[in-house]
Amino acid sequence: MVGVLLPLPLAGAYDYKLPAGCNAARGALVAAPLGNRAVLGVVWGTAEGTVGDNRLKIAEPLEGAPALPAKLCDFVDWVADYTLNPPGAILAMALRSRGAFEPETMRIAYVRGPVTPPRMSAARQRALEVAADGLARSVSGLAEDANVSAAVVRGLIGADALVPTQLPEFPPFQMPDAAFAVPQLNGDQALAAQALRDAVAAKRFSAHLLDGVTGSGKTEVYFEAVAAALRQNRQVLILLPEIALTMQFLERFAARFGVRPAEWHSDLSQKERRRTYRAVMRGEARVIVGARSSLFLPFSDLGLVIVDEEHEQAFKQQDGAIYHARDMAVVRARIEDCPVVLASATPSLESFVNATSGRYAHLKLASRHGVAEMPSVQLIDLRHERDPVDAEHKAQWLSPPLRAALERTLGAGEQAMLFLNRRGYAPLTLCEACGHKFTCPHCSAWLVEHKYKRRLACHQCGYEMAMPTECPQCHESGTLIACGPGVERVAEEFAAFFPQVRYGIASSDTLVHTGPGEMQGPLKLFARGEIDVLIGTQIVAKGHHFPQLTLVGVVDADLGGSDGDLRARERTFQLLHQVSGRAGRAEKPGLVLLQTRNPDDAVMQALARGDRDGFYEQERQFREAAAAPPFGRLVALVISGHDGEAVRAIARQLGKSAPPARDVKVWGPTPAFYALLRGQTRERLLVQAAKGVDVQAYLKAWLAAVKTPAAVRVAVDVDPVSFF
DNA sequence: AGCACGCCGACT
DNA sequence: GTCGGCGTGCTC
Repeated sequence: MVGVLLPLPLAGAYDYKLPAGCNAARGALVAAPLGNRAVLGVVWGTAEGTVGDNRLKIAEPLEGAPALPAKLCDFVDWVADYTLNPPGAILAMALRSRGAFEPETMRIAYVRGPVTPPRMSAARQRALEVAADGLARSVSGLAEDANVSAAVVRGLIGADALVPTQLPEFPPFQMPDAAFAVPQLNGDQALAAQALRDAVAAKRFSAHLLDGVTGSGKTEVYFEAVAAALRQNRQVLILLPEIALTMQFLERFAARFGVRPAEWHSDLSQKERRRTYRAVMRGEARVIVGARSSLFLPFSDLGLVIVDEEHEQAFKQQDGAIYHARDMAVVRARIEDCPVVLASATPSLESFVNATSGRYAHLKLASRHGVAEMPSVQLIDLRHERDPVDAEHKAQWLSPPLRAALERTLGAGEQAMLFLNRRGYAPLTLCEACGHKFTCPHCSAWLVEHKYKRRLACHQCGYEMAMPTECPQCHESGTLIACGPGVERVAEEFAAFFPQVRYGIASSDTLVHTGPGEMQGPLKLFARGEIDVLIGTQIVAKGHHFPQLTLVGVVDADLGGSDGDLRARERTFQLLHQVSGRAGRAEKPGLVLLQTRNPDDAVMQALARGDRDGFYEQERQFREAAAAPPFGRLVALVISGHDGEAVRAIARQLGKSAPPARDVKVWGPTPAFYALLRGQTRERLLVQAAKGVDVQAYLKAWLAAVKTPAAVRVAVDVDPVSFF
């Protein structure tokens, strides 16, 4: 009898019998009968014994399938406990490749056999000459290589001049070469690289914050740690926040190590998934570059974990199991007993505190690589710089100083970028006559006008409608007005002021997704210098290097908002710092202009002074005083369902039944920011606890006492990063 | 996650 | 009178 964990959201492992005389250790894969079907399961431990022996079914060990690494099993348990998810739900993330455990199908291929047929022709001669190299080829492959017909090859097979052999289903992954193109590092880089090489050599857990301004060469530095792990013949996991950046990254990796690394993300086909999963399990794939989900791959000998752009919110998985991939990467490294490197120019406050308090090693790269200087950042106080309304241009979003700077930059033959983190034309449309606001029927959100598409769209759920010509409430026509700017509207105003200038709009609407991270349309044109101005959302903030770009204008620096959300200030700082970093990355100095109505705000001041560490220090003190993370703990409960009354009732009941405990406060319930999302009513509760409190135990006791109907979902978000 | 069971609307 | 909609609940 054993406990078998099934990749399903069940409370725990199920007990099964094993075939007579059979033993299976933790991690062994089995086919477990469940209801009237058989599911893949993993032997997890000893049986619980709570189900009568007569009801136990027999789980059949999978013939010839490798076991799941024990450390991966431990990791699954850890994540399940921490996030309060059923372990089977986490196991499902570790078994994301259907068929990876099925016997490998082989390909039939042919090699030169013992016989040389008596009847030779020129075609046969050519085919056998090609086959003489000993490589195994498919019929069509050999026919093509020898420029003969498939019939010739078949004839040779019939004559035993070619004999069949078996090839693995997939070609092997190529080995990255640590010595392929070793870079020249500057002083800071060399020191940091040596620290990381030492950490890899130690083969023990250690955590490092690789903290360097944009353009300081963080990637080159951690590539040296990758090289060290490769020399040890161990595996490396590199986590990236989103697949949109992987394409460029793969090229960069290939330039350093000679071949592309293996990738893992949601865009992989079933086949590629199976190939990569197996290669990771066998240790054949040495370096994996992937999104969040690659944390759960079955590494056989993981020697290094890297989290690039570790501050990115995209690392927080928000649906299904809610977890933070950066934090779980540190846990995985601890369980694997190997180093983890968190890299960022604008670290999360959590990592900053860990680094400055000495929990993590703090590796700083102070200067930009080569001759590039940090850009100069200046604030434009919109309270004083607003135009007397310019009748001709209706200037609303681009202030005179920003326009003047654009003129100078473009006049000098350089490029400029205008940044506004808002897609579409206008975030709100309302009726001038009756005040009707267009909102989404499924969400408590405004519909955003998209002028090119002539549609109103909900950015939460994807609902769209044709742009109406009259107000649906008062039926007046010509009374609808667009409120506020999106990138399309900024572009419209820009074009009115600079009719001769070539520009492009870059946002997720205008970049059609054709694969992981191809540079697309406007970005490509801008990089080639075929347009001079790029007007974009945060999509332009990351990763791209535009040497001719010397001016960045931030249209609304206040958009992040500094109210309510614990992390709003940090996020605003990170985003604006990152956007600013686009300017002046080559030999020409950059200028960044931030349009703001709060020039005295600490975020704006820190950006203008270039005082990053001062900002972090202030933010640290603020969080410490408020006992906010990382000095205290937060857990959010999100109660959701289609029946609003039922949702509110359960939320109230949860609020009332929260057990009183020392150092734990429970706030709410309150409607979530989007109280209605995709037709689901959402209520939130927030648990605030002191650092030493076992919040998981507290929540388990609390939630076990409240029965929730199936139609109401209670999602637990341990360490929430967003307060929507 | 499947798959069955179980109660209310449009059809041969 | 049935076929079938998907809401609810169970699977060692």
